[in-house]
Amino acid sequence: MLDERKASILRAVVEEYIQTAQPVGSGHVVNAPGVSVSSATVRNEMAALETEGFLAQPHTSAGRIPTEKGYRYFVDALARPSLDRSSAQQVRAFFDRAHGEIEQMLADTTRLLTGLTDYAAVVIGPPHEAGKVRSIQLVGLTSRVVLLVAVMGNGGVEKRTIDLAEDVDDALLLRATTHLSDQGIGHPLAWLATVVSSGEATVEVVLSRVRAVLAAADEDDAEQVFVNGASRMAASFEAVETVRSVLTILEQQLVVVSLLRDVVDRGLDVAIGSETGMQPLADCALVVAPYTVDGERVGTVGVIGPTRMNYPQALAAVAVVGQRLGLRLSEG
Amino acid sequence: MLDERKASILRAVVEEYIQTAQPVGSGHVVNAPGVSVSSATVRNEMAALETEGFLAQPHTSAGRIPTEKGYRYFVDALARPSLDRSSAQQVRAFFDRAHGEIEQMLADTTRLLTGLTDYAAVVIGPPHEAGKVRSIQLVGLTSRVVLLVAVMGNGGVEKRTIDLAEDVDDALLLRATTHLSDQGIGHPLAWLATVVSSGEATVEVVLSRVRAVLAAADEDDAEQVFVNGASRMAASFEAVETVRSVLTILEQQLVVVSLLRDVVDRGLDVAIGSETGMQPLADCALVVAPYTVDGERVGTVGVIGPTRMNYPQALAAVAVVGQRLGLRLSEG
DNA sequence: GCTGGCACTCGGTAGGATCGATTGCCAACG
DNA sequence: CGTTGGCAATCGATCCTACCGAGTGCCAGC
Repeated sequence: MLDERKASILRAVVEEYIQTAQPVGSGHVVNAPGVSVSSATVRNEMAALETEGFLAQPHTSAGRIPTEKGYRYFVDALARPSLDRSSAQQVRAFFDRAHGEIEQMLADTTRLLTGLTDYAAVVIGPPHEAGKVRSIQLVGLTSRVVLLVAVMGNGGVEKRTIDLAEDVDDALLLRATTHLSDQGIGHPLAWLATVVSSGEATVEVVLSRVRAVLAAADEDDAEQVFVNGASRMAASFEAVETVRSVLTILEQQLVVVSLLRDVVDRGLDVAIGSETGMQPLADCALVVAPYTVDGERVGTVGVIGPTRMNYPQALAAVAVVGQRLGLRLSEG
Repeated sequence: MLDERKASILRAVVEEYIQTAQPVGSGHVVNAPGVSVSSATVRNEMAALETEGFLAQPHTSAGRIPTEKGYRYFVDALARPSLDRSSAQQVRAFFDRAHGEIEQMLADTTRLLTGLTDYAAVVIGPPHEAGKVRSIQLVGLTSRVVLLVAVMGNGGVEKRTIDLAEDVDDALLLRATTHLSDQGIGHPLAWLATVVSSGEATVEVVLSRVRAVLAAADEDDAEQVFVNGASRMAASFEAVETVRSVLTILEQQLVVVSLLRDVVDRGLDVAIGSETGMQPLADCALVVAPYTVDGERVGTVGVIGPTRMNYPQALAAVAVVGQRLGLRLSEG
């Protein structure tokens, strides 16, 4: 698509702009590797790159900055690099001593990513529903209100408060629990919504409420979302308005989930500016990687930063963390 | 402390500055209620208020802005107002249809507060430990790893992953669970760490690990913190640097918890600027209210905004929401 | 096709004038 | 003696102008 020299010039411009946030002039490019021509020639090439849409000029007498298309070419041409030694070590150490609740670990993973990249990090946890029920139980809270507690295979706990319209005693709850356990263990939670039942009329009253609650909850099959490093994000932009609009996105967990899912579904590992599909993220780039447990994609990790982000570092960090996280979760 | 007229002038300055964010000149104060003197007299009084430390001048030929001391006087002199009708209605409606998991409700409460005040909102949930264990159970995840699941009286669920160094079978877990239930139900979780035991050697192996994990977890008796509305907060400031440093605070849950606790412990419902004790919050004010369940203070709600926040509205909203939340949690 | 040279463009900075909001002070008034 | 109107002084904000310099586009020559 671009000849060797143009590609080198584009790369030089992108790299310098990422570092300095200043428009890059032809004079700064002449010393870049792969560019052994005069600044006049560079100027000609840069003008060509501009008409082709890879570069833009803030104003006539300024240097060039990359367009989204320019970043895109840069990222596509980028050999997916591996993480530098010390960061790789940091990731390994993190997952070696990672322990405890899965939620805690996922939250800590966002902190790891923020630390590695200096951008806001997002981790989407595996949906609990995906796992098989390992244990299920009804616990009375008051005489009328019970809590359905289900432990899933991956260590996640699902719970639902259920307001039975009438008083129930512990013996009844115990019988209902037995039915739930007998018919539910080993199956996904959603499965129970349609299946579980009992011959006993009194128990059936309880179970019908359970089915209703499970069916309702299934609609908003809540993934767990963990976001961190919003303050780093704020440091990347100079306009408060930009910070505010990005924060608004980050605060809406459902939006974040669909955003990342969308990018992954398109087979991308980077989404730049308008490629995110969200107008408030016009100045942002996403770097994402799905992670797999037992060969199945169950979640996503990613970072959100400015379009002029350090793509090599971010790509490497996200890839490695995603991979390691998958491994860690696979081993239970 | 201040005579009637000075107080009126101070109040007028604070109120106008809160609205406009512009230094307030003597000319703007003359029409305020309680001030029926000429601007010259107001100038004299304002000069006095400045030497007394209630007002400050950004520069010689500008109007006055309130100092922290000025805000403090304003807040102390403020009759604690009640919430306007439509907001009160909104709060009532929210808690009437609030249902489901306690975490979800607390998270939604932050959204309610953000909506009412347009500032960032914080809700600190009741510590699970405080409740009595309603149900406790060990669930095997792998042959060696088990999950301790405890349902507390308030509907909260505590869980701990426990890596037993050796394989255990379900029968053993069941026996251990029976011991835990028999000795633990009705007591706080921490109580179990010291007490629970068994005559059987094999069961004791499991229980000793349980005790260890419970004791360790007790150290960081994790309150649940819910934060929302960071984007509103960002809209309140014009310097990115300020936004960034406030975000940094909001991201550290432990800091937020101790911050609010500290303010409540000092018996305050408002902390202004340096009163927060955190340098990055120099331009912020906190409005907090503890809430009680069964007469006991178990948590706190609050908002974080700029020092020039709408104190009457924020105080009213936080007070009402705190009170209603307490009631709602009391009824289980 | 590449290069050095050159006129040109235009944002950014600095200096200077002006404007307007606001002050402090003072003399006068009730 | 507190209050008031008047008034000169202050100083940030705004606007204008000049100027500088980084950078460009173009062209003639190699």
